[in-house]
Amino acid sequence: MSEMEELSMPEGGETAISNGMSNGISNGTSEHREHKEHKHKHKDRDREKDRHRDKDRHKTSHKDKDREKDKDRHSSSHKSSHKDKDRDKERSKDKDQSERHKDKEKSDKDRHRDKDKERSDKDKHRDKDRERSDKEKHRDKDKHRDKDRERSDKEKSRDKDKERHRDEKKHSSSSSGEKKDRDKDRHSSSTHKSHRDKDKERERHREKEKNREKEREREKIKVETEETSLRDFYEQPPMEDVTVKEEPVESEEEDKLVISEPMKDEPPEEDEEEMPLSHRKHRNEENDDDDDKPLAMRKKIKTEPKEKKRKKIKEEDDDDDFKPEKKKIKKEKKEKKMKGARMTAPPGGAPESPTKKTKKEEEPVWKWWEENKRDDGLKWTFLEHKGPLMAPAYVRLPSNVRFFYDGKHMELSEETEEVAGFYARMIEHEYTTKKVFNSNFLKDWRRVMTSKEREIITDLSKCDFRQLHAFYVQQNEDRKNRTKEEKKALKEQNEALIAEYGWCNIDGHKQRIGNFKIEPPGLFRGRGEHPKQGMLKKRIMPEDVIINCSKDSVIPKPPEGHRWKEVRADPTVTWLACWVENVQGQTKYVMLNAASKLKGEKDWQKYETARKLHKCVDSIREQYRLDWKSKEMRIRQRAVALYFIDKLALRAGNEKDEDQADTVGCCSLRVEHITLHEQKDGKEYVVVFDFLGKDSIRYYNEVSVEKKVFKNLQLFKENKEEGNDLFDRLNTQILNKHLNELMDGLTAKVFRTYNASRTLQEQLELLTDPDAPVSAKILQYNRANRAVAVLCNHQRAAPKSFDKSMANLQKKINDKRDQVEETERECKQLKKIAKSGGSQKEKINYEKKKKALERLKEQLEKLEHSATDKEENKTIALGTSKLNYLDPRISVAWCKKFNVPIEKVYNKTQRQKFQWAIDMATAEYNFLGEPMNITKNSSDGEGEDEDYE
DNA sequence: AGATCCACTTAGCAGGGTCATC
DNA sequence: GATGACCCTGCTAAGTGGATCT
Repeated sequence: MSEMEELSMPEGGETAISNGMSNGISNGTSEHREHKEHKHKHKDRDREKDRHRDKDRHKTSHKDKDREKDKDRHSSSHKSSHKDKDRDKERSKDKDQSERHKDKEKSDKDRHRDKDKERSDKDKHRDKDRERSDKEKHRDKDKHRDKDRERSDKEKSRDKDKERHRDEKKHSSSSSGEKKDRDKDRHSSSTHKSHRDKDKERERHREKEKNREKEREREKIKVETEETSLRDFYEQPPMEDVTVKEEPVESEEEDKLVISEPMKDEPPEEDEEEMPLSHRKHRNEENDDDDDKPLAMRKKIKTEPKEKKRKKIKEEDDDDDFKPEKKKIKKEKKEKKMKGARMTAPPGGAPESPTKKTKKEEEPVWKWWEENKRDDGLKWTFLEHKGPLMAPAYVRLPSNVRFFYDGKHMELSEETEEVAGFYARMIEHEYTTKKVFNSNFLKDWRRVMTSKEREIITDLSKCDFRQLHAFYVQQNEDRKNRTKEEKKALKEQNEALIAEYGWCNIDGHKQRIGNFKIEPPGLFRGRGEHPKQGMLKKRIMPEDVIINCSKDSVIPKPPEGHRWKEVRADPTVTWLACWVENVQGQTKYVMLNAASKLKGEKDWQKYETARKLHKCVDSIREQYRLDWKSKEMRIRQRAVALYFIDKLALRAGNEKDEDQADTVGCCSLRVEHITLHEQKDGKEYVVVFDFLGKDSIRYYNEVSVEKKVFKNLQLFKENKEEGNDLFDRLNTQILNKHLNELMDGLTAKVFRTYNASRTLQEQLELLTDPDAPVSAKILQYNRANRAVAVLCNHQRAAPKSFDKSMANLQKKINDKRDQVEETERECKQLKKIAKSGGSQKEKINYEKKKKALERLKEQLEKLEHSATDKEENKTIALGTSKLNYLDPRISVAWCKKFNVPIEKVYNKTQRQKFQWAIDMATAEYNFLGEPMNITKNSSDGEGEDEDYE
């Protein structure tokens, strides 16, 4: 058997997981030769990032406790999933409900989204620090350790400063205490970053602003139409200017560190690699020169932070509607042959505009999956739509709704009032109590004010938004209380809008657009401790919007008196319109919805790629295991990271800019995100992961790993301190490049898809009882789904009314139990009577009671089940995996095989999205079977089957 | 080669709609 | 029919990863 097989043994000795991977791999055999000695490696890429980060991180703390709790939270579930077993098991076991609740709360906070960060804009840096005081505590130990390590003077001092700042911060912020603030704290410390950093940030910021300004100028010239003032708020110079200091240049000279730590226990097996540099002679090979040195220690300066800001889309002018696509529009073959369209399609000729057709009238299903996929890289030949629907214009408040400043009524100009309204609506949210949120808001709000207003309004705490708030609350109430007729009218209006703007004609087929509405203005609310929370998202005008459609289509008309920023015909992309959002400078797109061919085909392709991975996953695993022993640090880092991605389904972990929340993925893990325990809770070589991932969702997991991995991790952490990258010689480009060499089309995220789908299939095989009733099968399905959600760490906040509804359910259970007991007693008595020569009638009574008792018991069982299910699902979100990671053909096949109606598994929207799978998968479909080549013919080999819909 | 841009996928949440229960 | 729990959908933020620029 291959090593892999051994691999698949769950850590901790639990039963093997079927998929050999997922979570628990344990020791492997091969570990023997580990590299024993280590030494320090100080290399590091010095990313500025680190620097920033360092600052923030912090402190020590009670992490453990938190973790424990979190653990619980994570775990909850899964009894069923064997895969995740380790993880799950541990978790689930402990948790008693109350624990869970606690955790939950905590975690909720942790996740937090609420976080306001308390730092000024400028400090975009990651707030990392802030964080969870609890955790940090634990970390102290590590920290100290790290600190002790030697580093170059410079670095040291720099770091120290940071630390100091951090600590200060922490103290200050933590004092406030509340758990809730935990997150905040985390982030908040950034304020204390070193001046240097701040300066840099400022500088950067300033430049960005400048660039933006320029662009805006340019744009302005182009666009003549008048815009609302909101629109130009951006053009105004920032009110509060930040002074910018010169950025000190750090020296790059090598800080050489001579580290001579004692070698670690294990006898050197692999040569010098692990030997302290100072002991080594020298090597010439590639990385060798300080292969083991954290890169950060080698160079330390990274170029100035990138001025990321995306420059806006090319500017040009244009007046004519179409601009030449910059991208090579490869042959725009206009063969608008309304191809394929087996069923639908407007009959030949020029496609008609979507609006002409009415909404949902039974569109025949376009079975695009039965057609050949085009391979020219173009996404369409003909594309026609009505353009996006702009946000409704602002309507002024009635005169009796007044704003007060410092106790005095103040008339606000339209724009000022509008923005005040954004804030007023949120006034009850916790985040309006956050410093960062408020300061960002005030700054942006002042930018839209008239100079007079700006003179007066300088302090948010003197602003009284209560009347505005009450007005919006009332408006909501009114909306809820609308009569049936009003509701109906509104619904119709809405449908009319969808009919007009919600569809497009693509190559002769009418397809739904996913998001045809332009995002309305409002206050930006990032997730986690986002440095930009509270900033004003400006109103998007037609002059900001680029339209993409075919030249020969009916070009969408901009609203009266306006014009589009540009109209282009780029068939290499799928978007119909786009604009650049002002807060983060990102491009937003209008695209087709999930049930469209364009999205569906891509989705299908994604699963085929994952299936292709199955064919070579064993050899890839074998390879990365060998690579754990490589002489080159970069190879070992790559191998360990890949192992995590494979085993734990971690995300790739691209680098992030400083002005985003501080979250990480695999490649961007930092030393403080993992702690190593040779022994923990009876398990060996335990790695504890604790970090904020996408959307600032906490990832906490204790995993027993193979010894070689463990030893490698010790080396990777050596001579680094908080803030340094764990994998300092790795990033997602390097990793993906490597993966692509192993298999065409392979990237880090394919592993997530692969392991998720495989887990589902295996869990279904394991959990499905063919003889159980449909309701029980659904539960089994949900459990399999849940195993995946746990694997992927898909969490959600507990429903607001969770406790209440749980309590209700519990009461029902108790009542039922009482009933059962009561009935049992009665039953016993009747039995006695019946047995001791009771009459016929008494015998019948007994039989009846007996039946009633059985029924009650069943009901009780069902209730208990649903309570369990509910509890397990408290903080687990099943939808994300179902929609994005699970090959729908697995579910479809399962439904077909066990006669479960597909509606029980997929709701209407989901059925539309997965129509291709529902149509093509048979009961025999096997995710781990032979992948299909979808550019050829879709249903090759998979056979068809009864249709569900 | 690294930075940045660009397109597109993945993500959780809010709030309204719908369904179940009384 | 009222009420409340839950589901669904829309919204939009936040990831990934290839392409392009410098």
